[in-house]
Amino acid sequence: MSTITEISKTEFEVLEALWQQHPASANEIIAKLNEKKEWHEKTVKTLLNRMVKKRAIGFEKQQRTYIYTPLLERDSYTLKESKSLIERMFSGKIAPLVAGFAKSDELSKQDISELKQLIDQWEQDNE
Amino acid sequence: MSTITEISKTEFEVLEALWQQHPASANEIIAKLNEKKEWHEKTVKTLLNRMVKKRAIGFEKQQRTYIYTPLLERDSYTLKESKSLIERMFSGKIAPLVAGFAKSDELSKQDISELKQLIDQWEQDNE
DNA sequence: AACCAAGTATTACAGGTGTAATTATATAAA
DNA sequence: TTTATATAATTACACCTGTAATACTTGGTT
Repeated sequence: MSTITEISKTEFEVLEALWQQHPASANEIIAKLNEKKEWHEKTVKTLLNRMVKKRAIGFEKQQRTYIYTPLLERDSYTLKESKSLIERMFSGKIAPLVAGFAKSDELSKQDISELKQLIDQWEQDNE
Repeated sequence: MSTITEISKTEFEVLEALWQQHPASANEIIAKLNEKKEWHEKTVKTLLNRMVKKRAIGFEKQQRTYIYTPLLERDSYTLKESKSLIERMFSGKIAPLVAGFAKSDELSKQDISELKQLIDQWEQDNE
């Protein structure tokens, strides 16, 4: 069961809503999505269906309606995608990505302080 | 001329070869690509063609052959893609991405020292 | 001048994607 | 029980992708 789950960008948005609140019915997911932007009901249903087929989400029948749950962990999925991008565009090294942000002034004082904290933590954990 | 250049993953690989050495003929690009892995000549030609149409690369006719040049800057393209991913999966904040790496032990001593250096530099530049 | 080979351009073709509309199904209402 | 309705399943459809094969052009060779 190698589950090489490829999720498209729009599918990810739908899955995101589900991660934020689950289990959830299609209508609940649609409601959640519509807080942000307009989503056509049919479109969301299609995407849910496709993700079920891809085994990215599962469902449990409750009478006539399906109650969905993510089968994919958000953290591992985002990590996988991040690693993939960093591999493809920065030879697997994370610093060049951050350097790009720095170079084009995309880093805020806040970002820097968060990064510093992460580093401190890392050093503590790895003495 | 808004040039909303969308490049696919394989197209990016070809463009990468061109960034590394340009201007270059199709054959030179193919040769370069083949250093890494097997590429079918026809496939590469197709991708070059598609990128010309997308205006990601340009060419100059030299007799029968085309000499290609990137029309896209590597840095701005990778920055755009990085920002897009970080926007989509981490609400635009870079630290959570790095945190994900840290959490799953994807950071090396080297990565950390590079990041520290970037931060120092940033602080120097932004007093 | 006719032909060949090296290049480029066009066509192919099965998935995937974004975006829905249509159809089938089953439950609740009449 | 027939019907209306809410759900889910199937179908649509144009464009993108990965991966080539085939066709067309033209400069170089005989």
